[in-house]
Amino acid sequence: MTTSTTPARPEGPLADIAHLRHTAAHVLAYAVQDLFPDAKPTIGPAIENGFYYDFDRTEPFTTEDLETLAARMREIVKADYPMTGRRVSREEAIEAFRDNPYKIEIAREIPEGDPITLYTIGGFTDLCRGGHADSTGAIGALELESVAGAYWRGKSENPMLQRIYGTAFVTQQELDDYHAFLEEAAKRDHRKLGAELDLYHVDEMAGGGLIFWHPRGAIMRGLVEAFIRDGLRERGYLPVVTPHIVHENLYATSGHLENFGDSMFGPIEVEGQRFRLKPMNCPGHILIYANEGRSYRDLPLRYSEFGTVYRFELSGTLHGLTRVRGFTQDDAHLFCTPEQLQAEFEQTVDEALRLMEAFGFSEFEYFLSTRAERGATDEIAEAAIRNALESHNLPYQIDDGGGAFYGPKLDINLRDAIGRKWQLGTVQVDFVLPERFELKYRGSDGQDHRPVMIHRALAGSLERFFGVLIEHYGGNFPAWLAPTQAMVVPISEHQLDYAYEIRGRLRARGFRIDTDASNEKLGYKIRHWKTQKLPYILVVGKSELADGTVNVNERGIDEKRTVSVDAFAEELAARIAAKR
RNA sequence: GCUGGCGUAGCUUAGCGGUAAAGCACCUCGUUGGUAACGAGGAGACCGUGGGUUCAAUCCCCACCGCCAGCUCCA
Repeated sequence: MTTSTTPARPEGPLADIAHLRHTAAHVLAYAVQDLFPDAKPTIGPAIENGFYYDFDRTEPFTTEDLETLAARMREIVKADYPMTGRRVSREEAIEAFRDNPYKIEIAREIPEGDPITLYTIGGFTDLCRGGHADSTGAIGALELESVAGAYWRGKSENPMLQRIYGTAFVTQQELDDYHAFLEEAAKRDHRKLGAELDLYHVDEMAGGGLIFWHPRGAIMRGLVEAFIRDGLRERGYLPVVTPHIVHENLYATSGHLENFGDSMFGPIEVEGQRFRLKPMNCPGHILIYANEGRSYRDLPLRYSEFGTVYRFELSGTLHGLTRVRGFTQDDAHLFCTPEQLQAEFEQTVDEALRLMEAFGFSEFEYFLSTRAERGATDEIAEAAIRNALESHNLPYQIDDGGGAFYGPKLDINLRDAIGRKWQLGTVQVDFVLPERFELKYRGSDGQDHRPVMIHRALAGSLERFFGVLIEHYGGNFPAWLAPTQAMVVPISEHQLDYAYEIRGRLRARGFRIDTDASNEKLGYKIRHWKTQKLPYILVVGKSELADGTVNVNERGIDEKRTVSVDAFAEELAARIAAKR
């Protein structure tokens, strides 16, 4: 269950499957040319799980159109047209596509000296740099998936094109596997499980992107918070709590208004003063730092807060728990001397790994995002990040210009149980905000110095992290996280008092236990609690009552065991301690 | 925000120009059952909201709201 195949990451050479899918995109464009001659093809690349092709056409493509197109595509595949390329001059290319401004634009922009090539299958020729299968017959299985709007070149001021998504594989078996993967992903969808397991909801009356945590979800969130808090305490972080709404001035000083005003909720005016919902916790933590004089002897100073922030996200982008308008970060800001920067940064990376491993994640990717306009301090900050990664032997990729407005950052991505990537934690080095707020500390030399800040959120947003956990575990939460760890189920009402007694004994030991007092047959109750994915169901009938035992029905295990209540308590305690 | 699709009971869905049907969940009664659905009965829907067309709208048209898939954005 937790180790299904991941067609998203084929074992074979990635380039081959990309070539195949790119060829499939040509086949799609060929079919569109035949069936919808008014549509102008633009671009059609291979993507992670398939391909797409963007067309300019007034009439939208319908679901029926997709079926017709797919049928035509299969004919083209069957005909096994060879893919032939030829190099042409820029003028020839422009002439060949004189009715297609998009292709002309591409042809014009190809750098001088680079080859300009046309590729042909059967009766369809496309301007394309190449990278194809030898012939259309190489496509063993294909299908069209959906239509969506997409801006030409991804710019919202450009005309909107119609993008047709599809996928293609060498064999039908691979396509079947891909479907199985999608089905598995759908089963794990946190929006579906969130409702089924009664964890949270989003309410139309309250607005999109705002999460209502139900008791079961809130219990889990509390456990996650407690785990994180324990780690922070051990590492010398100090808790702080800051307001959700403050004078706009604070964000003017920090630069957030100027840099991210579009993503902030608008001002709230009272008594002629403008307030803003907080979009980030850092300015608040800075005020605490700046509230008194600091000495180098105080540093590093590490302030942590489960800080709830509000950011305006476009309605169309909201998505369950993973893309919201109000969320709580496991945030912390470290104020340190430049000499301490390296060690502090490394320490946050250690903590990130401890966190992710506790939740059963084992595959990580690291992205170093640099700042577009780099100054001398950015060099120092980048070096600190690189050194931290290299000293931990962590390979990383570089995202040029993807950094925060105040400095470069390290993003930690992970893969879940079925191989999907998620972006969670981030650690950022900041020389800018200390400058803007004129932060200082008295050095051993008696002079004032500027501290460096590290911003870090390891789970990121608790909402998002919770969404990822739901999908990662598929709702089968380990006992230490499960909102209800065991349900005591009497076979008949003659054992109900005994069931309550067991519940009381286990609750007294701190476990999260309930009793099913419903008037249903055993099979019904078992089924019900299985679908609720409880780690343990404790069945008690005549013989258990007589012996003072419980019959343990453990999630994922067919064999049942009859053990004493104390033995079960020991087992559960051990499992919780091991975070299983 | 943009493109397309979709909004019927708590959930999943059927239906259709004449104010609605089923399964699950829920409640009641019977039943006291040994590991993934016991039986019977009951209650539950202004068919997303507002306009329009029509003798008549859940159904057709328009707008808005929400959801879904993308795009864009993502400190």
